[in-house]
Amino acid sequence: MAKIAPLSGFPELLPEQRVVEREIIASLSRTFELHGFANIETRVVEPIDRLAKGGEIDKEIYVLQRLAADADSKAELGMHFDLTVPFRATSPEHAGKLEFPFRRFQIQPAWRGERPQEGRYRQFTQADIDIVGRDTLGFHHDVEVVRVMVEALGALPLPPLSFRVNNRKLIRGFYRGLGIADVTTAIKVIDKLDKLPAETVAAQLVEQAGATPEQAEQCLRLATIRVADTSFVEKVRALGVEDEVLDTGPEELAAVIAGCASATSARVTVEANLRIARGLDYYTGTVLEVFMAGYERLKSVGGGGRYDALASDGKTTYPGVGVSFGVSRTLIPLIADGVLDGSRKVPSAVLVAVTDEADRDASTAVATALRKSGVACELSADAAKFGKQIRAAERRGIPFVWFTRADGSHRVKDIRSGEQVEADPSTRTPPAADLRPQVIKKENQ
RNA sequence: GUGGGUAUAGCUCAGCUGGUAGAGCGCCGCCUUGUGGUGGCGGAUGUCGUGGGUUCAAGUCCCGUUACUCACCCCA
Repeated sequence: MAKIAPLSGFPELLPEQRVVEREIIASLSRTFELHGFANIETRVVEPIDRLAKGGEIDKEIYVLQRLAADADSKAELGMHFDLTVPFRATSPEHAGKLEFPFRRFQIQPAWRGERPQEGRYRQFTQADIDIVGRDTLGFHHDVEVVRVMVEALGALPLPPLSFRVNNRKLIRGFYRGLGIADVTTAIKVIDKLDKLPAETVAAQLVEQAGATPEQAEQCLRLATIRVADTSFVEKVRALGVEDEVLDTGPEELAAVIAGCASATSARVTVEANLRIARGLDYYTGTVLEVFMAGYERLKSVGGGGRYDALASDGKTTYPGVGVSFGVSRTLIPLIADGVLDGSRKVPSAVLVAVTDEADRDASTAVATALRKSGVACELSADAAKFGKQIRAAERRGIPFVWFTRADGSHRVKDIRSGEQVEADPSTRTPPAADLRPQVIKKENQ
């Protein structure tokens, strides 16, 4: 794997790599906007007590403090570790000026002080969509938000992705109907099924969640259900467990699976996967994780779900549902592996050659004409031999070199094909595909 | 936070039991007379991460340190 981070956990992209990130962010933004999501950017810091919730993640919060702060003063500001928690926490703050249900997308970096690894960074960019309601939020938004992310990711040049969806009401109801003592712990234990062997998980269900061996066995049976359609409903019913919430859970999950079906493709699949639980405790209904083929080692590249009561100002609660996509987690490994790259290091589509330093103005005039028609271009840095100027263009990935001759005539050369033709700077424009840097995807890497 | 590994040219790395640094790629020049890519010939580049120790002699051995990296934990 190529090295991208000179400062561990704080990756920096080179210009052509940044092309990949920018184009992908632009594509995501377009899809989100097509669905009416407004963009916001929130402050990077929050008062620590709004971020810290007593969980594991608290230890990873970076704090922000003046260098000249008193030695005994306590830091008050922490940098956000994701985009959802601060968004939900601050929604009540702007509630008077927002229209509910409020739908927004947000693409920003977040910070976590953990040990960096492939796909895990101390600074990373996330793309989030959420819909937040006031007091109530219709369930159909669960379907909507998942579907929007399916469409958004389906439009990207990535390896195949799979959305694995579950519903907390389904598993909670099932566990409760079974009579398991500690349902919350049982969910957390089941979540480890991908890492630990089934027997170990069963043993932990008995030890930690107060389940009987028979109940643990039933939990595992539920967790192995995994289908790409709504047939899971029958499979759950066949296990013969009864509980009042166990009716709505499967219904909701079935609605999400059915609602996304027409947006799936070879590139993005959506399945009901009853072992998906998610470690975070604020999810109340829909939960999902996204995985990328060939990159299972990264764990999920996205995730989200429904949370009914994360934000509240005392009188009003703000239920929401959202999905986030790990832009850095996904792209940096793909770039490092050579699967994705930018088509060039510079925005310029044309390098205007300089014949003679005394004649640089002639080249400037050509560049000005090209820019008037929206063609990004730059002048050669010096009036070196044409061979060198062409080579300079080639190294930057600039597809065209423009030559101006003493008699005022012009020629433009496509340096990929070597083809060179007469051209007029005021009317000539490169093919659309060459106007902007593109994301190049290499297969079989 | 816990436990491993690595650190030599711009990049990827070699350097055996200590004897005053090397390859490939890249870069620069020439063949090529202002139009690159292939080919041939030639050339430049290193405080061998850093501080100390052992030794006549350290890239090589020992200790410290820093950085990077992998796994666990957790997650995007």
